[in-house]
Amino acid sequence: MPQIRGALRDNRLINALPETDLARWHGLLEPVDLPLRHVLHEPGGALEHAYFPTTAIVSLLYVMENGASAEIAAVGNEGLVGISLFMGGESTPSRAVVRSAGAGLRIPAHAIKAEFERSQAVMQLLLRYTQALITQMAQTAVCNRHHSLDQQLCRWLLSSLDRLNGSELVTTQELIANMLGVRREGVTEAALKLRQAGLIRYARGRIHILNRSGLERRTCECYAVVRKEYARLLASPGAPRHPGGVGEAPADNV
Amino acid sequence: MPQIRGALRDNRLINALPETDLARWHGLLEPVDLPLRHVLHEPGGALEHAYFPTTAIVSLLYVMENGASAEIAAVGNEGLVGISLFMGGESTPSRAVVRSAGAGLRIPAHAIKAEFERSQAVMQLLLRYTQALITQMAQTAVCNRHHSLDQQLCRWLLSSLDRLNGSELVTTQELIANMLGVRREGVTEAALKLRQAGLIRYARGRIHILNRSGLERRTCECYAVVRKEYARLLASPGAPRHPGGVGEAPADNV
DNA sequence: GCTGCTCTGTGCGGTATCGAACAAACACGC
DNA sequence: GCGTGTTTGTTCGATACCGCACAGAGCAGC
Repeated sequence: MPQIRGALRDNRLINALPETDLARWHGLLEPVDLPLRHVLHEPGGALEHAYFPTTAIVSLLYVMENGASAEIAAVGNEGLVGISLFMGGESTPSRAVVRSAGAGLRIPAHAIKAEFERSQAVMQLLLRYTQALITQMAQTAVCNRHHSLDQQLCRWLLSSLDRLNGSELVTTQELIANMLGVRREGVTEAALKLRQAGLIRYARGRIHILNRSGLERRTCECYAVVRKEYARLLASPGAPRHPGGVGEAPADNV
Repeated sequence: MPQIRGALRDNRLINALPETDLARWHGLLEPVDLPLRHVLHEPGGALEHAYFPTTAIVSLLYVMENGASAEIAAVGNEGLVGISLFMGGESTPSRAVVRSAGAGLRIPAHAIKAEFERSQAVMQLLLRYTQALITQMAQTAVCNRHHSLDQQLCRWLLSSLDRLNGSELVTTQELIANMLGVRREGVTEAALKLRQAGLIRYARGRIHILNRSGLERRTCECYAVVRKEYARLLASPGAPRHPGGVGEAPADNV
């Protein structure tokens, strides 16, 4: 299965596995399509698989009793969805939704648990990733408290861009508003400012980033803090099998 | 050392250890005094110990470039400070400060790492606790986004009360404001409302909770969600050595 | 080419929180 | 008993975001 072989390398966590473990995972992983808005798990629901996005981006979000919601972290090809499987809780109060359509790989719940217990390398890798995820969540919490919607939109766009190949995002302002936990109109206003500044252009569910460093200048420190911590925690020891470190900044797309 | 023996049981995580592990930990743990405002670790700083609060409460908070701060989670006798030691990152971007004076136990960084790797039971316990902590952080993030200062103050008071013996908190409104990430004046106004409603009384750094269930009625859902998840994840399997489950609600203090 | 739907833009009053300045009450040391 | 610093209370204008209502613009199907 050469196409799965290729896909395996497209998730950086899997790509960072030692060859011996990787060989075993071959038989366990299964490619999956992850269409926009697809729900991987509901709050409290038992997970049947852990998901490793390759080209998709998944949003971990909390939905409140009154329907209000907020994204607490995003997972792209640098991570996995389903840490509660090896952390021991089996479920979490969060919801996992695909926020950018694409592909991924999945592994049965029992398999990832077994692999976690079996291999020190797997365990260390997954725990380090979990710590990176924790940083992301914590930074989101302070960002929600202290930074403006304008800054947060920039952060959100950048965090998407980092996990994608091109410079086009396929999402509506409505969905972005759900994830930032604000009104749709607020996102419209913030997006207008960015368009006027020549940093992005967009229409009906398609956003093109025109000037990445312009966004970086406008966003809050949160973006850089999380990025740096991901780079620190997930830097591959030894030569990377795939070009490009985990925390490396893509080139500007002007 | 009978007094340490007693103190060991006062941290519920340690209390939940199997006897065989507990026996080994005896020689590793050392009692420490944790005065108000004492800093256990700074952002990015390497930890030399992990701390298990017994009567103290520790706040994990993020401080931003401009000095603004926000608590992302609290740790009392149900947990430990220093998860990055066994998660593999060695440090975190957060700061740990004592928010309620008291005592605790500490164990050298290398020792907790060794114990984590040596005993399955220790590992599972610590990972489950980490997942509970993750829930707390995520809930804080959404709470920061969606709920009023009034509600958040109630949540903060309740989360303190759960980790204390009596019904008195020793903290200033200024410190509470730092942790909630709001202005001190905002805390004053919210506290006045609670006092007028007869739920608390206070003066110069001492707050007495008079009506616990009144606070529970005023706070947001976040408090209950976190509490429930702690109970679910940290429920001791088998009979508890110490009376009182981890997630159990203390009686009302009216 | 019309209809219907989705997505984006705009206007308006309401409100929670901010930032700053200042006053009052209390605790402590001398 | 007197100053000094800490803690809490009050006021006021500014502002970021909310909730709601509605208008226009693009796309899809028939």
